[in-house]
Amino acid sequence: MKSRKIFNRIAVLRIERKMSRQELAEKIGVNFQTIGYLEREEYNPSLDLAFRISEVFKLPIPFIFSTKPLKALSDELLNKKTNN
Amino acid sequence: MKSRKIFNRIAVLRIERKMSRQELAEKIGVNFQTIGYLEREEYNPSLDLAFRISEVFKLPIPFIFSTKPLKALSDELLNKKTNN
DNA sequence: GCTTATTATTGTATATATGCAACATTTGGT
DNA sequence: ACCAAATGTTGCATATATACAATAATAAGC
Repeated sequence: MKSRKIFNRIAVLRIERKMSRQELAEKIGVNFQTIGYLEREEYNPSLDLAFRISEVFKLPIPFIFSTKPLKALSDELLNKKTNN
Repeated sequence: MKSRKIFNRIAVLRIERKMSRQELAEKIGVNFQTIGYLEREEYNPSLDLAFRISEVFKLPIPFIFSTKPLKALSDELLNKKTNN
């Protein structure tokens, strides 16, 4: 099926929460190198893994993952509220 | 990582929209037998495939897929609005 | 009941995600 | 500049998703 590349915000979210890949990996139950692959978008997570990440961050899947490149959170925020 | 089983509403949604597996498969770009495997929950879709299904049905991923068994749509509906 | 479309089953092949180890590179703190 | 922690890279092994074909079983229309 030639799978499309899926973009994600894992790195930003992890850093915002001050976690190392090691820690995140433990919470999720994968090898810490797997987090690396995901953050670099070298491959897509399985749906189950996506759900686990969504659970750890307590954020919906479509907020973390997207088929189109994700805008920086900082930008999104400032564009949403015109009152800056 | 011993992947958890993911439940889904593909069959119901497909039938509501009066599509055969063949048709759905074409819209999504997979083999029609793959739809069968997914509906029977014999394996989980990739994240990309989940996104495609979400796009075809125009419904968010968490509505279609869940780590916990999904209640029947009919039940959900009637429980939500106590005014029946 | 017959015919046809739809779905299930079995088996095999390929692509991709994940694990794991060993070493290189980068980054942060002092 | 040094040391330690974090991340990147390469390579190989395994599990799982997807494709495809051929046949069986089931359902739907007439």
